[in-house]
Amino acid sequence: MLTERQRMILNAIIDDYIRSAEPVGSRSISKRGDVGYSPATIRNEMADLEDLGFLEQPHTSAGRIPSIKGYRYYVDHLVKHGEVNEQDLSTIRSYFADKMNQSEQIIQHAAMILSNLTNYTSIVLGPETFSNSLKHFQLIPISSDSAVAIVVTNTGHVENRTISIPTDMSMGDIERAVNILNTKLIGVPLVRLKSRMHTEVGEELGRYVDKCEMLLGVLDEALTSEDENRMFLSGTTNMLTQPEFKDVDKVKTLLDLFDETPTLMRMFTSLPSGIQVRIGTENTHVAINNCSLITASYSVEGQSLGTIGILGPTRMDYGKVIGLLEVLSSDMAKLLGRPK
Amino acid sequence: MLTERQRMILNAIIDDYIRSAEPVGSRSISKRGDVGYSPATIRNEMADLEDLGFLEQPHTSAGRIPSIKGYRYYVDHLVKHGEVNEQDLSTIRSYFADKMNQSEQIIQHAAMILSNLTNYTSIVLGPETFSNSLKHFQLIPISSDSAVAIVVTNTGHVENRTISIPTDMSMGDIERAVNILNTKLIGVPLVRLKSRMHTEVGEELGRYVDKCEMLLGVLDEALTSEDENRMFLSGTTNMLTQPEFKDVDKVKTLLDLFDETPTLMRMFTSLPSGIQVRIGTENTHVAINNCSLITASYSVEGQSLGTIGILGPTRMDYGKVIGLLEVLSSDMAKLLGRPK
DNA sequence: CGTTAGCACTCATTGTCGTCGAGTGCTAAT
DNA sequence: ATTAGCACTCGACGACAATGAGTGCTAACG
Repeated sequence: MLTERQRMILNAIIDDYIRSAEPVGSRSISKRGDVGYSPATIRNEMADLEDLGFLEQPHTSAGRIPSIKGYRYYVDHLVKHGEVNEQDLSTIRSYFADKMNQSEQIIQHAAMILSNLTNYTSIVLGPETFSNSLKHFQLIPISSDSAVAIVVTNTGHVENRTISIPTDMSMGDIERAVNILNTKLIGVPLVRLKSRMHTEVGEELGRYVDKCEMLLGVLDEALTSEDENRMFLSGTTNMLTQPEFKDVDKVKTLLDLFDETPTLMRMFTSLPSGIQVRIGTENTHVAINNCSLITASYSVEGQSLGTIGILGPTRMDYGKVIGLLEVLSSDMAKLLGRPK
Repeated sequence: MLTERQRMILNAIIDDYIRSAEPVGSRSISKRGDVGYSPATIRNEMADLEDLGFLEQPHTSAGRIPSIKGYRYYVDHLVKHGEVNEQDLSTIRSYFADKMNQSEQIIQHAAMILSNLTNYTSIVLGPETFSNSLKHFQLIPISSDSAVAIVVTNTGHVENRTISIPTDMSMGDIERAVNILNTKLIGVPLVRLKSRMHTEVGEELGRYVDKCEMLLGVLDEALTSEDENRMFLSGTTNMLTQPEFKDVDKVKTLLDLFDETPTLMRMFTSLPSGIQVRIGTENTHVAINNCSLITASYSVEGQSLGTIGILGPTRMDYGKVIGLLEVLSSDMAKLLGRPK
C-alpha cells in the first residue's frame, strides 16, 4: 500500500509532530539525519500521503499534521513499542516493591505511576467482582435502632452500610437472621446471590423472622454498588499542560467527563483483551474526540482481572505508552492474580 | 467611618460587579433605580472610596472594582444574608428527605447540593472521629495466609484492611487475639486507643500470642488514616465557568490544589465555629488568592461535627452563599447529630 | 454648599493594513 | 527519479488610527 519511503516519511512526520505539536514542514523533515532527501522530494511524497488520507493540512501554507488514518497506520505498522526506559522500569518496580496487601492500593498506585511517567491521564479499573463469592456477612448493632451491615467477599473486599432496624425486630431476630444468611449463602458467587437470596433463603428466613426484606435489600445494594469504586483516575490535570487544551471550554468538557464515573466505566467494559488503541474520533464520546485512549486488559489464566488505560491527546507518545502499559499490566496481573 | 451614601454606593458597586464581573462605572450606578444621584456625584464618591481603599481601578479610564478591603466591609456590614431562595430551600429539603443512614452519604449529598445551587466549588468535611470509640474489631480469614481486619466505631463508621498473617500464627491464636482485643478495647475512645493498645493490652496479648504487633499496627493504621476520607469536594469544574478562570494556568494550579487533600484539610481544621469568610489574599494558599472561601462549622451541643465550605471567586454571591451555608449547616447538624 | 453639567483627557479595545516568513506546488534542470 | 528554483499562499505579528467607556476637574446651579 505504501512504499518504504512513504512509510519512513510518515513515521518521521508523526514523530516530529508528537514532539512539537506543530505542523511539520518538508524542510524540517529533510534536515533530520534519518531521511536523506531534499525538501522538494519530501514535499512530493507529502502531497501523495495527503491524497491517500494519511496527512492533513491546517491551511495551504502550513506544514502537515497526521490525520486519524495516519495515526492509525502509525500505530498499526510503524511505531515500535516496548521500548521502556530503564529508569521508568525501576520506578515501577520500586513502587510495587512495597508490600501492598489491598488490591485497592495496588490499583491506585498503578494509576499514579502511569500518570506520573507519561504526563497523561491514567484510568485504572480494578478486578471485576462477578466471580467473587460471599465470604462473610455480619450485622453489628450500633444503637437501639441501627446497625452496620458488613459484607466480605472471598477476595477480601469489604462493603458496609448503616441500616436502621425496625423497632419490632428484636436482637434475637437479628442474630437468627444473620445466622441463616451466613450458613446458607457463604460461598455463593455474588452474581447468583441476588436470586438465591430471594428464593431459597427468603422463604426460610421469613419463617423465622418477619421484616427481613430490608436485610436482603441492603445486602443486595451493597454488592451491586460496589462497581463504582473499582475505578481510579490519576493525573487528570496533566491534560491541562497539553497545548491542545489551552481552551478552557475543552478542559471543562473533559473534566466533566472525568466526573462521570458510569460513562467512563462503560467505555472500559467489554474491551477485548490485550492492548487497544482508540484514536481521536474512533472514541465515541465527543469530549475525547481529540484524544487517544490506549487500554490494556490484564488477566490471569484467561480470567480478566481489570483494565488500565492512558488518555492523552491524539498527538501522544504511542510507543512509550504502549510499552509502559505492557509492563504494568503484566506486573499487575502478577500482583493481583496470585491467590491470597 | 463611611457615610450612609458611601455605603449605599459601595454596596451598589459590589452588587453590580458580582453580577457582571466587569469594572463598574459611575454611569451604570447612576442609572440603577436605587441610587438617585448623577454620575458626577457618584464619581466623586467613588474617588473618595478609592482613596479610602475600598475600591480599585484596573486602569485610569476603567470603572472601579472592589478591593479586598471593600469586600471585607461588604461582607461585614453591607450584605444581607439569610435570604435563601424558596425554591433552593425545597431542593435542599427534598434531597435530605431521602432516608440516608450513612453519614458518608449525607456529607456527599450536602457537597453536591451546595455546588449545584451555587455553581461554585463546595468542600464538606465530615465529623471528626476523635470523640468516637471502638465498637467492634474483627478478623476474617480470607485464605491460609491473609485476613481482613474490620474496625467499627460507635458511630457506625467502618474501616478495613487486608493483612497477611504470619505462617506461624494459628487460627486459634488469631481468635484468641481478637477476643482479647475486643474485650479489652471496646468502648475506648479512638484517641486513647493507641496508647492503651501498646501498654495494657499489648502485654496481656503478648502473653498469649507472639507476633501480635502486626495486629496492633493494622488497627492503629486503620484508625489514623481514616481522616483522609472525611472530605468531599463537589463542583470542582464549576470554577471553570467563571471568567476569572479563563486562563488555563490558573485552572491548573487550582485543580492541583483540589487534588491535595491534606493541604485542604489543613485549611479547614481549627476554624472557629460559625460562618467564616476568607477573602482573596486573606487565604494563605496562593492558588486561591483570587478566591473567597466561606466556611461554616456545624456542631451539636457544643461538639463540632464538621465543616462545610464554598470556594468561589472573590467576586462571589456572598449573600446567597452565606444564607445557604446557614441553612445547610443546621440541617446537617440535625441529621448527623441525632444519636443513632 | 451640595449637586450636576460640561469638557478635556486616558486608555483598553477593535479593526485595518502592510510586512514577514514558513511552507507549498509546479516547472525545469540535473 | 531527484532536486533546485521560484512564484504564490496565508497565518502571525506589529504599527496605527478610530472608537468609546470612563475618569477628574471646573464651573455653574438651586
